[in-house]
Amino acid sequence: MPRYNPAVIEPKWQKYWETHRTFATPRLPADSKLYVLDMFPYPSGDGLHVGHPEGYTATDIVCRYRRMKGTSVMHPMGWDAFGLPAEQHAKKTGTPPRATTEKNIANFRRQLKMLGFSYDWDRELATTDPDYFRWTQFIFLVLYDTWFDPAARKGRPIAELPIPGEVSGEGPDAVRAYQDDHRLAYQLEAPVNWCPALGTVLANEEVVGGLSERGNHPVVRIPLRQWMLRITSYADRLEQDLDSLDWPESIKSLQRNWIGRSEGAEVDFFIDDETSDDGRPSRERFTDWANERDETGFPRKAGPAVLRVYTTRPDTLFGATYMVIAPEHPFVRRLTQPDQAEAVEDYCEQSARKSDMDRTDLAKEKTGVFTGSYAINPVNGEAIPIWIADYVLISYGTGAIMAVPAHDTRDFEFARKFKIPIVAVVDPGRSELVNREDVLMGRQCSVEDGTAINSGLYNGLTTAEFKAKIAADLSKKGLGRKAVNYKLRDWLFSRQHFWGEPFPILHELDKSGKPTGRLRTVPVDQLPLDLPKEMKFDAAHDSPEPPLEKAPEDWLYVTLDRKRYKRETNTMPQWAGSCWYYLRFLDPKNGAALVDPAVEKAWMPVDLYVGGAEHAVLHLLYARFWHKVLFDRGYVSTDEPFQKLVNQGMILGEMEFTGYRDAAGRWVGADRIGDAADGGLIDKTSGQPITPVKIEPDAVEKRGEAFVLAAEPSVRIDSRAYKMSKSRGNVVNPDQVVADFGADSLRLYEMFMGPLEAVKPWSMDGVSGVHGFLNRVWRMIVDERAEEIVLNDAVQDIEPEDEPNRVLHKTIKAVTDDLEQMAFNTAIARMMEFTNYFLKQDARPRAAMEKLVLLLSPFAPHMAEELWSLLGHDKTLAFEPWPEYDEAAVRDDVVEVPVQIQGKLRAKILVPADADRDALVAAAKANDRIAELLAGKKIVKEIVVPGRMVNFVVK
RNA sequence: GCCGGAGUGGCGGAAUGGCAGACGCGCUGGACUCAAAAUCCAGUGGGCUUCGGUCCAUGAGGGUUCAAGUCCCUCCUCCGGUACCA
Repeated sequence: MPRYNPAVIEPKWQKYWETHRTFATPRLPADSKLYVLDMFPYPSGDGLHVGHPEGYTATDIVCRYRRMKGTSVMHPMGWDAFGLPAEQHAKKTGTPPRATTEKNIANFRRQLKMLGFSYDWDRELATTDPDYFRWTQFIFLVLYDTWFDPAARKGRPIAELPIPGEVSGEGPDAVRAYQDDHRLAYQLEAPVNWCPALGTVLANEEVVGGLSERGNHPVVRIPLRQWMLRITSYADRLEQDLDSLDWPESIKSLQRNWIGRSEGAEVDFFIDDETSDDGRPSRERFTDWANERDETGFPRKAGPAVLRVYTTRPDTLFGATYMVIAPEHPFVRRLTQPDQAEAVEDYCEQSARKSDMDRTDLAKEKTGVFTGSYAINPVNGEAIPIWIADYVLISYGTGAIMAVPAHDTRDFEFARKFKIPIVAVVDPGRSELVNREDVLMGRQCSVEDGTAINSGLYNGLTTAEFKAKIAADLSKKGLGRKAVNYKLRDWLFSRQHFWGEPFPILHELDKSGKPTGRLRTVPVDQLPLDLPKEMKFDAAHDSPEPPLEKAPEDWLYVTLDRKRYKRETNTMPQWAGSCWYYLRFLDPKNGAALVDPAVEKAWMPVDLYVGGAEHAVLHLLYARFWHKVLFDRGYVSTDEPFQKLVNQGMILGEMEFTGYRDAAGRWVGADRIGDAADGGLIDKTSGQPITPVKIEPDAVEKRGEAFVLAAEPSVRIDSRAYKMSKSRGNVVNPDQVVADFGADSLRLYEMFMGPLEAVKPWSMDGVSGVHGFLNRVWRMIVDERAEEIVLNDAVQDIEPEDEPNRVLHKTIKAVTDDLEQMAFNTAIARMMEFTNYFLKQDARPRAAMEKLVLLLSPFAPHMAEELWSLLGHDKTLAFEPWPEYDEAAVRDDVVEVPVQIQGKLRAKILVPADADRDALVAAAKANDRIAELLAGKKIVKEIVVPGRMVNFVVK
C-alpha cells in the first residue's frame, strides 16, 4: 500500500487513540488549562451535515495544538437530545422517543469518531440521560428557591426574602403567595402558541410570522398555566457583563439589542377613582391628589386613581395630547364610558383574536378606539383623551403611554388618522432630517433632540437638560421617577411536550381531587424524576394540554405525608439541558453534586466556545442567566461561563447558476425578476409568472458585472450559493466525502475554505484540491513506488542548507502565528508552500520532514500519525512538543525591495536584509532604470522603510 | 425602518497604511501514455505594446497621505438579525 490511502490509515489511528485512551483528560489540569467547547449538536435523524465539522475541526485543531504546547486540554462532546422531532416520530410510528434518540446518537457518534476528533469520549453525555437531567431538575429547584434582591443585585435563597409586616399579618398563605411572587421560577397564565394542525404548542421562536416554522401551519394564541423564569431580574447584569467578554462585537450588540435597555421616566396621570358623567376627572380632586403626592411621594405601585405611563422622552410631556392603553390593560373596563362601551368591546375582542402576524400585517395602519375618559397631565393640568390601541403592548413598560404625536412617529400616524391635535414642544432647529417649519406647525414629526418650546418654565432648555430637570422635578413632587425598561421578557419555560425534562413539582390536591394551588417540590434525594416508561402517543392532540396529562396514574399521582399530589405535566424546553452542560462535562459521573467545586474552579470558565450564530441570543443568554444564578447561589466560581466566543460561518451549497423563463419558455433577464405576492417569481416589467431554471456552469460566461448565457449573451443569469437544504437537493453528506477523500481531506478543506467566521460556499473541487495537497505531502515523505510503506529516498539524515532551513523556520513561524489567531486557511497555505518547495528538492532533511508532520498533525491527524510512525517514532505525536522556530533562521540575508517614484513601482532591487536608509537609497539610485527616470529631476523627498521599500518624490 | 456583517481575477480567498491577487480550484499549453486518468512542467486580472515596458484595476464617488483594498465622508448592492419596545 504505498499510495496515500485514508480508508486504511484513518480507522487504524482512530482505533489506536481509542485503545490507548490518548485523549482522556485528567480530573484536574496539570499546569495551564484550556477548556475548549463545541456547541453540542441536536442528534437529528439526518445525521451530520458538513456544517457541524466546521466548528468541530477548528476546536480540534486548537486542542491538538495546545496539547503539543503542554497545556491540559478539556475537549468534550455530548448530545442536546431532547427535542420535538423524536416525539413527532413517536406519534407517527409508535417508536418511543428514547429509542429514536439513542439510535440517532449512535449515528452521530459514529460520524464524529470517523472524523478523528480528539474528544475525551469518557465524558460524553446526553441531556436525556436521567443521570444528567437529575441535575437539570436540581437547578430548576435552585431557581425556584431563589429571589432576586435588587439592593444586592443578586439572587438569594427564598428563605432570606424579607416579608413585609402587612403580608405576614395575613397568615401563612399570604406569605407563601408573597414568596411565590418573588421566585425566579413562577407560574403564570400566559398565552401559548397552539398549532391545531401539528397538535402541539410551539415556542415563540418556532412561530414565524404567525405560522409554524415547521410546516407553515396557522398558530393561535390561547392562555394556559405556564412556568416562567424571571430572567428580567438579571437583565442589567446580563447586559453589563457583556463588556468583560471576548465575544464578537456583533454578538454582543445582538444581545444588547435583545435585552433592549432604555432609560426614561414613569409618570402618573390623574384619572380619578370616582367616575364622572363626562369622563373628566374633577379639578378639585386633581388638586387634592397633587397636594397629597407632594407629601407622600411617588408610590411603588400605581393606585387606581392614576394611569401610570413609561416614557423615554419626559421632556415632551407638554406635547402629550392623548393617552393610549393596551387593549389588555386592566383599566379598560373602568375607563370606558357607556356610549363607548360597544365600540370598545368590539375593538378589544378583535385585537385579542389577532395573532402576532395580523398585528404585524396591519403595522402600517393604526387602529384604536376612544374610551370616553380623560386623564390630567400632571405638568400642565390639562385633560387629554384616553384611547385604546393595539400599537401599545401590554407586555412593555406599564402597558400605557402618553402620546406625543409631534415627536413620535407612531403617535403621529395615529393622531393624523384620528384627528387628534399635534403640539410641537421640541424645536429641532436647523436640521437636514426634517423641515423645521412643518414640525413647528405639527405637519411633520421629529424625533430629534432640540430646544424646548410650548413647555412653560422649561422653554429654552435642550432636550438633555430638560430630561434631567423634569425627572428631578417630577420626583420631588411625587408625580414621577426615573425608570429603566427592558425589551427582554421573562422566559416562558414550560412546554406542552412529552420529550423533555419533567418538572420536580407537585400540585397539592384537595379531597375532591382539585388543585389547592399549593405547591411542593420533589425532594432532591428523589431525583431524577424520570418520564413515565409506559406512554401511548397520539398522532396529535386536540387540545393544548400537555401529553403527560395522559400519563399512567401511578406516575401522575403521588401521596406524600398523607396528602395527595398531582405531578406537574408541563416539561422543560430544549434550552434547559443546554444551559449548563458545559459544567457537567467537567465531572460527568458525579452522583453527589452537579459538579465538584474543586473541579469546577480548576477548569472554568470555558476558554473557547465555538458554534453557530443562530444561538447568538437565546441559548447564550439563557445559559448566562442560569450561570449567574448558580454563581449567586455559590455553585460555580465565575460569573460568566464563556470567556471567548467564536461563531463559525454557515457553509452553503455549491455555487449555482439560475436562469429564468416565462410561461412561453422565453428567457427573461435576471435583472427583471421580482417577487410575486404568492411567494413565486414574476417578471417585473410584464407581471408574468416566471420559472427558475438551473444552468450548467459551462453554459455561462461573465460579461462585465453580470453573468449571461454563453449562447445568448443578452440574457442575464443569477449566480449564488444557497443554504443547504433537502428541498434544494444541495446537501453535502460527510459520509460520502470521507468515503471519497478521507476524513483528513474533509477537515483540511473545511479549514481551507476561508476564515472560520465567514459564510462560504462548498466546492467538491476544493476538497479534491486539498486531497491533492495531502497526496503531495505523502509523496514528499513516502516512496510511492515501493511495495511496502518506506521512506522516500529523498528523505535523508542531513543538516539542512541555508535556504531549506529558512523555508522550514518561516513555515513554523507562520503556521504557529496563524494558529494563535485561528487563521487556519492561511496556515494551510503556508504548509502547501513548504510542500511545493521541498518536492522540488532532491534531498529532504529528515528533521524538516518531521517538523512539517508535527505542524500538519492538528489539521490532518491520521496522516500525520502515520507519517510520524514511518519516520521512526513508536508513540503518538499528540504530545510531542510543538516545533519552535529560530528567529535567526527566519531572517533573510537578501531581500527584494520595491523602488517607487511618486508612489508608483518603477524597479525592484536586491539588498542585504539589514541595509540601512543610506544603503537603500544608494542602491536604488544605482539601479539603471531608476537612475534614468531620476535624471534631470529634483528629488524633493526620499521615503525609506528599511527592508520594505524606497519611494522618491520628485519635481 | 433600525442594528450587524460583507463587496478584491472565471471561483474560494491572501495582503502590521508600503510590490494587490499568497495558497487552492478552474482554464490554456506542454511532458509522460497507443489513449485516457493520475502525475509533472510552464502560463493565467484587463487594455495597449516596438515585448523594454506602460496604462487601468480591490462595489461607486470624493477626501487624507510620499503611498489607500486597508483610514475618513457620501452613496449603491448583497447577506444575517430585528421589527409598533413608547
